[in-house]
Amino acid sequence: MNFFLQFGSLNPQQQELITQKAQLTHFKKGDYLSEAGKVANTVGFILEGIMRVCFYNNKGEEITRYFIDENNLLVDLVSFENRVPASEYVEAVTDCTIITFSYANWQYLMQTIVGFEIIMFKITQRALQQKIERRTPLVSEDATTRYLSFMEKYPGLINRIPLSQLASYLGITQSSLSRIRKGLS
Amino acid sequence: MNFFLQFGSLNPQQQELITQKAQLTHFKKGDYLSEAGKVANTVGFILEGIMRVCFYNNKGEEITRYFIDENNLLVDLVSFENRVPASEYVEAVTDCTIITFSYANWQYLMQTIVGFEIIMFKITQRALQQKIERRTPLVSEDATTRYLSFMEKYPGLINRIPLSQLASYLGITQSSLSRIRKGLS
DNA sequence: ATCGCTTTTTGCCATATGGCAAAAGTTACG
DNA sequence: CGTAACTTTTGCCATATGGCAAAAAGCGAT
Repeated sequence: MNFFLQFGSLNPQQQELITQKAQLTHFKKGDYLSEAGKVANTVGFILEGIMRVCFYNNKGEEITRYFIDENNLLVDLVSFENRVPASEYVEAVTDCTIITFSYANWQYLMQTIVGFEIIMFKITQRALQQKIERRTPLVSEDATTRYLSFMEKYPGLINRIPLSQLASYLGITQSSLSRIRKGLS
Repeated sequence: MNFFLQFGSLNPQQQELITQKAQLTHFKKGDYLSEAGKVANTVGFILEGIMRVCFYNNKGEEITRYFIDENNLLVDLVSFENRVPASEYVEAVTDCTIITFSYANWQYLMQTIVGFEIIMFKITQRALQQKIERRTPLVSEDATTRYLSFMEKYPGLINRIPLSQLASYLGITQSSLSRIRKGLS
């Protein structure tokens, strides 16, 4: 609940209603919040843990598009809002504690709680802002630079993410990443 | 005006008002719609021509983030909406014909014309949609693949863009791009 | 501790791309 | 036309990263 209160005020009744519709879920490492090919049916907020958005390229390699960590909105927006199949997976990188809302409950809250839309607008805006700050690594940079700027953009994540997933995010192989790390230390 | 009518209906008065507030502008190749460090003060729609969003990295190299072509919304949204200095340049790649609105006129239209916000919402949504489709080239792909998928995502642009700008978008040097082209033909 | 499983590191060689500089091709303009 | 300015192609060699496979390290369950 504190999560929502950062963005606006809610009276006790409203808070109660949200709590009723919310569901506290635990995800094990490797679980999916939503999957490519299926319509994303939940929106979530990460309380604890790291998730990632990934897909399979035409060589069958698993590519990480980006990571999402604590206190962030977790949703395949296009799929969830437009009710179309997702093109990506949203997967737990570590064990996670997440608040989730089903699409139906979400709609209900939007329509019922005055001001909820504004709160959501702010939350979405922050998510967007962060997405811009955390832009995808630039193809024009070399691998070491991409690694260093990952550390700036996602402080503290470096030691919580498997090398293979980070490598696919940075667009290099696991071995190269290992060597880059070595070179930096 | 046809541009707006694609997204919703407007009565003659409303159309007249929009026309009054709009300005038809010609940009010469190399002109800027907005510049890094300044607050973006106009929103535009490209009628004819190509523009691009670019910035200078820490080596002083000019990097193209993406291109924008005919019938698309042209605005540094974060800067324009939040009135904060832009971090990127929006520059004409070719001579362009553009409809522009100043921030003030834009606000005025939003507040005055009932339904204008909805039209804008649709336009923005389409812009977002296209931005997703036209995602930044993937670091995990090799240069040839990135070149080929550029051609898919921006059909018809390949021959209208200087090699150097396309190369910086693809994250390779001009020479490499030239060699890739040669290799494909 | 020990075993089995996963993750990370390393070695060796192949290859894509970069860096630099010159040549060739294009375009604009007097 | 003819020249200058820009854009694209090419050559040569250096280097970052990939591919593959094996070794090493970490980690959880018994």
